[in-house]
Amino acid sequence: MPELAQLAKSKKQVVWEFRQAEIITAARKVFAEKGYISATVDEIAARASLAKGTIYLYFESKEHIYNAVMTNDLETLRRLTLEKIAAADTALEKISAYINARFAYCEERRDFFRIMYIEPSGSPVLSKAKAREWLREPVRELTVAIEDAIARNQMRPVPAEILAWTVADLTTGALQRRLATTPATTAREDIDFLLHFIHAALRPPAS
Amino acid sequence: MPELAQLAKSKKQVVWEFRQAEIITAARKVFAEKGYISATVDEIAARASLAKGTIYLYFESKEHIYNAVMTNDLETLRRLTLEKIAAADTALEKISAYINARFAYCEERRDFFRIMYIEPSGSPVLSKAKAREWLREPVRELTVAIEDAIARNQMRPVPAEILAWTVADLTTGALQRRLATTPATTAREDIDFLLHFIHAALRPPAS
DNA sequence: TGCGCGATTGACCGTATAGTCATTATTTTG
DNA sequence: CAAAATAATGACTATACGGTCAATCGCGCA
Repeated sequence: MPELAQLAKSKKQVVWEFRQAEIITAARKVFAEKGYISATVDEIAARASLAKGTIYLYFESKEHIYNAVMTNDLETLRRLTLEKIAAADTALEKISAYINARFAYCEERRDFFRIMYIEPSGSPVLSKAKAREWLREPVRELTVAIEDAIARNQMRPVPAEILAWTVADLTTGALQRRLATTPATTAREDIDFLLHFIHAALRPPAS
Repeated sequence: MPELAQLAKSKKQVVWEFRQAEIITAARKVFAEKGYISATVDEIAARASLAKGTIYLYFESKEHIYNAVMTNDLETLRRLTLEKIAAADTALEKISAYINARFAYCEERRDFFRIMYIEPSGSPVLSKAKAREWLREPVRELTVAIEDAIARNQMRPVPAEILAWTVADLTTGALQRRLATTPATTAREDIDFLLHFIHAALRPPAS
């Protein structure tokens, strides 16, 4: 009965992936609180209500756990950002889409953003560099849209790539501030301020 | 002979402070490369061409060394920034002063900026939070200047404090990018872009 | 119920590193 | 120049943590 064998195997697979997800969820919290190096596998195990040995049945090493956590969220964030950018029409709308996508995912995944913004880039795990890598594609999309808008005279001429990175900086800065302190403003207010600021900077000169 | 005693004592003091400075310089490099936790006292000692035991004659603990390194540079950076801001007249000039001061000190103290932008904020040392603390005063100065400019109708009305923090974010973002990658642009170009961008965003509407 | 086997456990090992201190080197002093 | 005082050293200790594995558990099945 290949079907049954298949079924049995897939059930086992499901259980296995569920355990992995449990561990990833626990690890994300611990990494967010302590950073990669200070986080201990013992604490991750305790959070997941498992013995340390069990952790090593599902992941080869602490570094593999960390990579699983980060890859998971970085990929989702990248995908969501690109989707929202693609769905927008004009360059300004794409910029808005970028900012909104990042704020939305930050709201949903506070722990992940804590790791991104707080984690040392020193050995053995290069999180800052990795995060920048995953930013490249969305920023590239913004750059292209900006170049296009300038070519069509819809925006005053600016260095497109620097502007795109600047949009990313503004977003990162606002989110970091919201994570590091108790924000005095709502996310909506922060987003609106950024968008007004960017719009004002890019509107054609009074001439 | 109290003078001679005084002199002798002060000479000893000088030697002592010189040793401390040597250790701080070595430690800054190691912390910048490895981050607080991965940096070892042995490596700091080796860089300073001292035995580990000697380090502990001048500092109580690894954390005390770290605090000395950070306090040193954070205070200098704060002072330089405040001086340049105070020397400028208008709000826009003060913003320019802020950005130029940060870029200049980053140029001069690459290692320190590496620590600031790369260090985990996790226990036991809260560098991100501490760095934000030292930013508060310069940002406060910018906020006041901006509020003033708005009151005098020299600038279109914007939320002053958010704008001030945004200027800080733009600066931090640009510097982080310069530290993390091999910059394709000169510091001058980056500064000019930021200033043009900010000026454009703040000029009165075409109306 | 009792058996077999995979899943789980946590005591244990090796290693790395912050911090100590008896010993050694250097400088000061009489 | 010798003795005393001071500075520097690095082997050593205690501890913490990543990773292992023999012992144990408990689920599914007959």
